[in-house]
Amino acid sequence: MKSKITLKKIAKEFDVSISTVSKALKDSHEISEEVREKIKAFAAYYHYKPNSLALNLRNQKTKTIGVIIPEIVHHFFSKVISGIERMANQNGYNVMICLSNESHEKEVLNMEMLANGIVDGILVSVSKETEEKGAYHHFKQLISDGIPLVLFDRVIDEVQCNKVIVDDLGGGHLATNYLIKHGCKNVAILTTPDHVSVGKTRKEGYIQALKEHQITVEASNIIKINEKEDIYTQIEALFELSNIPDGIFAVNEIYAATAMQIAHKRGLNIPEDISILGFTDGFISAFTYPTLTTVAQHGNTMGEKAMQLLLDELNTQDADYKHNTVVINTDLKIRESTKN
Amino acid sequence: MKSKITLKKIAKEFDVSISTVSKALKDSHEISEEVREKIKAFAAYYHYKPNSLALNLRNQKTKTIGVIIPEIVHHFFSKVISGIERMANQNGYNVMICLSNESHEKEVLNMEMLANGIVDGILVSVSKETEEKGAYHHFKQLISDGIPLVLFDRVIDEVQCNKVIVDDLGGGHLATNYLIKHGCKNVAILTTPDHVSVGKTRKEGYIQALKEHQITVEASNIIKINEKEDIYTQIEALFELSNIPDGIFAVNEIYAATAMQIAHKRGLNIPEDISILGFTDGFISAFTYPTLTTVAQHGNTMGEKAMQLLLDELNTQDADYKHNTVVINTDLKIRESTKN
DNA sequence: AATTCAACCGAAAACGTTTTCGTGTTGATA
DNA sequence: TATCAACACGAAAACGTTTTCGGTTGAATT
Repeated sequence: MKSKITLKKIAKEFDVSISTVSKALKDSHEISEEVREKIKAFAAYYHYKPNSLALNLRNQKTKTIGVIIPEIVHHFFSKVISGIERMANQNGYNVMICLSNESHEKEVLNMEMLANGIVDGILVSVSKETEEKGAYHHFKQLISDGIPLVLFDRVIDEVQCNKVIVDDLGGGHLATNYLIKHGCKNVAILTTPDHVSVGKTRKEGYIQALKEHQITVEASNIIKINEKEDIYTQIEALFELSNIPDGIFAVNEIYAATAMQIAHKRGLNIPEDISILGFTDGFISAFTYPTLTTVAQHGNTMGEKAMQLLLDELNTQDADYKHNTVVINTDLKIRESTKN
Repeated sequence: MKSKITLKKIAKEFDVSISTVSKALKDSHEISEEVREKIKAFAAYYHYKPNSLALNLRNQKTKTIGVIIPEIVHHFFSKVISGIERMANQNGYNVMICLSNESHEKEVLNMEMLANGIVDGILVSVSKETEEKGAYHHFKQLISDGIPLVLFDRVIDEVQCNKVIVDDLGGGHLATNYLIKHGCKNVAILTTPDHVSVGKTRKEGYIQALKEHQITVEASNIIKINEKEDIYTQIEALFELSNIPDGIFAVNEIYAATAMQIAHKRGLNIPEDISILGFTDGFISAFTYPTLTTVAQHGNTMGEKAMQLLLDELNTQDADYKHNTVVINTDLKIRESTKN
């Protein structure tokens, strides 16, 4: 373990000052050609690379951005990360990823850690626990410390910063409308509890579409899944109603795929007896039987847009920079699980 | 953007030295109770947190480890990351994730970036291009710089370091053996080109199992998928053989699920006419129809083990520390796509 | 009254880099 | 021979922290 080569060591080698070495490596005209060349040769031989920590400390910036997401074993978030990464790299930034595991405490801890000089800006998708508790103090603290923040996917109205969201309302509307237009008379929804913002908004799109068609909203057709308990049995309830739905809109892929399995078990044909439509950028949809019609979310685009907003804020000189909220469009990926 | 509070600013506030402030905040007995308390109160009020960069520079370590993976939109890698992250956090380390996107150049770039002081150690799963080219110089460079390296999943024999692999040989054997034992007379394999080490090894397990049962290995039953071209048609070739297989072992989930779709299209019943078995830690398997029997890979365990090895190496005082290769066991997750 | 000793605090080095400013030497010019 | 510019390099500050080693008080002990 020969420790890394530094300016100081090179300086000692040639019996010159550290400044001379630094300048020589930067091809400064202040240094004679002779000295310059021999220093450069020596440095190259030992693979000299300036220590990033020292540079960061001096420049007061790290060219690194931090990302906090609730979980990584999740296709949508993976896609977002992928988009963030690409855009960041294109602009000379590196990405540091932290997981909150849906825990408020870990979200706060990660943020404090990132905020202490390690990153120039932070991208966050809010954990469920934070949404539930309504505890936003750490975000406001971050902003008042002058560190640019962008929220994506799961955002918070009360926090003033750049945001990127998918058009959950439009997506919910789009999905429900499609089911109705293609013959479903009794459309149910599988959604999350209301404290999960995206689920809530998609449900509102669902309700909006029903109302537009003068269909009354049945409370029994709205199932809010509690993920702490068994998903399968909660969804099964839908199939035990006196009036079994002929269309199901699920706010994510898992709920949709599970509903499919239940339909299979009960001998229902998809889409003849029941149409199923999911919401996701997912992976499963293309491989279910039949393949699943979904609302596509474009996670990559979201990641790119979020990073773009962060870059804008990092690069602005403008004293009264105005924050934006970008809405990513959704569209329908029509497959086989719905009638046409 | 009021800039962050530092020791220097606190020192100026109370007209004491920086050392005094530093000591006071660490509750040193060298500082009088009076001074100590007022400094601590002031610091707390302004949310003072020591600057990580400065600490890292001084301590010559960052308590951060770097991870380079080929892609993140991939369930197995997500799981590995998740395991790495958990183990790292438990031990006070943070994780920095970089993507090589299967490109050799990006892998090298990422490594050089991480190696310049940002991280204390690095975990890598080798990109396909690096495997293909056989260009390992960057790994050897890293090791000779004294930065601990652990390779996982896709590893390289020529590089001397800690490694974690799944038991691909055993897994391939296990899968093939299971198919044969349960009545398959004609087992085919969907695998990768040989330069992808995991695919090659799984194929060797397949061949081993066939030989143990005195079954001759048919070249036409071995399909090496070229991912640059259409997967579907390449797999379809299997169904156009004069002697269509009654068992398929696919080295990943996608190939298996695609084979299933083709079987459906051609009116074959699964598993009655043809058994299909995948290899993965995946996500799709539980939602295909029928659900897919797979060799489970335990990505989480791999991540934890890899991080554990890195920690061992970071913490050892031992001058002649010995490197290890840990093999993660696979086991069969039996679902519905195979006869029993 | 001289000595010792604790209590309290500051100076400075160290981590590795960049950059501004200063300084000494050389050779040419007035 | 004094002056001056050009050339080649070094000193030092700055980024923010920790820690070692002194140094100054005042009180207690001899």
